[in-house]
Amino acid sequence: MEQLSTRYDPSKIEDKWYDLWNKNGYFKPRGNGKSFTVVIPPPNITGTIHMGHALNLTLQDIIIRYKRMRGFNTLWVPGEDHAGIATQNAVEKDLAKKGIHRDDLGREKFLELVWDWAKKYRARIVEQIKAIGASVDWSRERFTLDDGLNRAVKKAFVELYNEGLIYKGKYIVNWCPRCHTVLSDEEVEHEDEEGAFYHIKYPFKDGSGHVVIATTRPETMLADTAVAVHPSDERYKALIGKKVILPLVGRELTVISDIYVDPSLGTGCLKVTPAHDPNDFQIGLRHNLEIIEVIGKDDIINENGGKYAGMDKIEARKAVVKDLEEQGYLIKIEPIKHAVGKCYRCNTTIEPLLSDQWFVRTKPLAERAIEAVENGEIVFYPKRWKKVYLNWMYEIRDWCISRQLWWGHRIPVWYCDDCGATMASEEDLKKCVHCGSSNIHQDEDVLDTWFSSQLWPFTTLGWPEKTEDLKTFYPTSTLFTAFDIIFFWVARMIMAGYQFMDEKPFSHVYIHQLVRDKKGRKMSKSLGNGIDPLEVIEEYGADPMRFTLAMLAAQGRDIKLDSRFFDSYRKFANKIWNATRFVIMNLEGYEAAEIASLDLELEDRWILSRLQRTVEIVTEALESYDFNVAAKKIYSFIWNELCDWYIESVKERLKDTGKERKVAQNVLVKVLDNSLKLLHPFMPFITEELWQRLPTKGEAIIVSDWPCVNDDLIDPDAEGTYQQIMDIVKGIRSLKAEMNIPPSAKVKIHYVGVPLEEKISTMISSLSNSYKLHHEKSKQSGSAAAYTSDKFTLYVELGEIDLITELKRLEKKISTLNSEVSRLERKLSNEKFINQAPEDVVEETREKHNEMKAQLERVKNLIADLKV
RNA sequence: GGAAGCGUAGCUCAGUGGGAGAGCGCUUGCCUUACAAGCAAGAGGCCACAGGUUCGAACCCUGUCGCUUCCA
Repeated sequence: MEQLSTRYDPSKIEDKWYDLWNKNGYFKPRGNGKSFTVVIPPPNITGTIHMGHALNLTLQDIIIRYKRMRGFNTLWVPGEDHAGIATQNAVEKDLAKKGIHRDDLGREKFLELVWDWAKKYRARIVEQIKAIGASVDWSRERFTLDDGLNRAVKKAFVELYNEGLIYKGKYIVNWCPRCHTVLSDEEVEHEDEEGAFYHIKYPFKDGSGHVVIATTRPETMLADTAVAVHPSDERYKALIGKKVILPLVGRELTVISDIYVDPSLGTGCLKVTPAHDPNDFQIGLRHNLEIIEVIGKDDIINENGGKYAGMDKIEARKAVVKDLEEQGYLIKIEPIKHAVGKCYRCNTTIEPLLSDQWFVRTKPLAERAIEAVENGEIVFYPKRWKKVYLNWMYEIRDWCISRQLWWGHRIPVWYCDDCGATMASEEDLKKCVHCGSSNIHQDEDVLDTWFSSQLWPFTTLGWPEKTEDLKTFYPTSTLFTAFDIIFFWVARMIMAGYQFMDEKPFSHVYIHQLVRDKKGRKMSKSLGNGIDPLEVIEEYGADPMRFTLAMLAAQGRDIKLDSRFFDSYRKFANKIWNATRFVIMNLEGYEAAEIASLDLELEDRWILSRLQRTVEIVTEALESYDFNVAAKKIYSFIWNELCDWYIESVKERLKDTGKERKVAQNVLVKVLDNSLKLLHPFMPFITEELWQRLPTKGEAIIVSDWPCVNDDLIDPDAEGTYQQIMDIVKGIRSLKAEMNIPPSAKVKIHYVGVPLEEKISTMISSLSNSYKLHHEKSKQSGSAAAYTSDKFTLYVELGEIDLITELKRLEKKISTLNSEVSRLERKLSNEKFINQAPEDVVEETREKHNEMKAQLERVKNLIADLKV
């Protein structure tokens, strides 16, 4: 067998195993058991994989690998998202560098370029997903704009259209003047900005004075068609119905009353601009107001703006304010902070505009999606996200799905230029289905990317075809995603699942953490505070990165990531590497045997018992997505129990050649084998590498069986006795350290009391680096107590004792014991505690009190002995 | 304006109605034949603040302060 190097080097093993797993088809469904399915949240092709993806992929892979080892028929489908706006922006930006606009190329030529671009970036993302170790089934890889998805999108659109759940209409929408497309409400991000309330006089027509309105957007006054006050606002009640003259424009407006107006905001008197504010639009509908548009799609004032026509809206604001001031209409400018809508892709201020767009009627779709989450058919982890989801669902608004882009699924609707018919069709139309005219044209727009994403859980499995995959793997099991796309994606998948499949898309939704920088800020390109997973993999390895993320993935809290964390868990990887190295070095003459058939020593029974508890805790934690709990337990078992104690305990035995060595070898292999298996979902590469070097039978750890708890191996007696040995050894080490005896110096030890078993005595001397323990009738001179219990007291022979140090040491112990005893006494002297606390708690307290008191007496005696 | 989450060791965070925990960092001593990416021993905390419930609260409830986020 090849010798392992003393240091673990991830670069030598990762690619090798990934390729081998993939080549051997281990990522494909293979179990005979129940199916377990996850669909990847498809990464956006414009980006590279960032830490958020790394976390997302790691958590999915942990569960997938775990389920695979549990024997489930496991499938994880990979894919990428075409990201309409973002991708088109990116390609346009590239072209702009060469001075080219997409209109110069035309739709077809432009799309060719985007496809080339997409191909390149998809490949890059695939490499990144592989580098993280994600065990996805590449033979089922999908793209949200591939042909299958396109058929699915058309079918879905036409079905919704035919059911009256999709409609076209002229409404006020969110227009991004930079991306030149509308956005859904969810794609607008509200940011607080420094702004101002401009207080403006609107004079009454009858010359009897004026009202003062306050607005943050004075330029929109050019399109005002009313002034509104709250119906119960005493200040303005008398004004309702009066006419005012719009300054600068001269239009006559009526003062109306509407409950939307907030009397406490500004002057409590609102100018109404139905064409340029969503709330004003609603007021306009209620009062049947005229709609006048003055701002166009380029943010330029149009011909309705009179002398301001041709200015952009910023210039127009300046000009309007200047004119108002000159003409005496401007009263004051009051600085305020207010929320401004921004495009989530380019951060440009959104302009609310009237526009003819396609919408999905969401209320009917939301009904079952609400019910499913309310009745627990779909469960959110952590559960607080259920409320977030439901709150949004209860107040869901219609979804604007058309986008003025070229990159995306084109809306499958044709218009007849002769008879004016509108036709939605899954097949491309050549002729009007109504009048037969071939004078028809297809809608120029494409669909919101999320329209295709919402179909992901079933289109990835072949829908609309009735495939075997769909039958076997739908509904999927768990969706892993971040909270920021609950509305964009999760909610819509649930609605789409019920609409098109008549069944939920997944049973569990695990909402994972957001990865932030070490100061808690969001990682972003502009701040330059991102940590690139690929760089981390290069420097530390994928395994340590995955383990770090898992350790930090406590439910309900974001991750503040500091790159120095990775180093800790690289050390952990190195620890396992060396533990395995040690085992392999000691395997000469190894003969495999059933654990049950072996004559086990105390430490064997102890570690096997601890292993069972570890298996139990890790398994339970994974079942409830407590990744950090599972990771921590594996870490402490391997490091603090297996390495620090068990391996140290068997070193002596391994020096022999007899039966005891064989038993130790078998226990070592068994425990290490199980440990590697428990660790495999977290650190797939190193565990595969090491496991393959163990003399365990099996194809590969990735497809090996998950350890199960063996009750016969749980041994509380062994755990208790071994715990005592650990306490004794720690006592000796502690004494040595405080007496400034170097660990390397062998010390003499004797003890007084009940004789120890030979084996235990040997183990203690070995672990504490001391000579063989002597049993004595009484304490020998020149010694200090390292451990005392009701059975015996153990002394380290120091020759000359530093009385002061020793006294200080013992007195410190006495003081802690004292406070503990008095704390317990206080409790036990409280009648209410005795009477009202549960009996077992009282009994336990009594026992503890007696124990502590006895221990206190013993330590006091040690001081007396010392002084003699 | 509505809602949610979080305040525990220097840092990052677990945790639980009955003895304050981990990793990193820090101090001290060690290359003890798997590992110095290591071993051992330590120091360090009115568990944000104020009330309440309870025999008992860091944990449950209420309020306050601070930080973060989502929605309008």
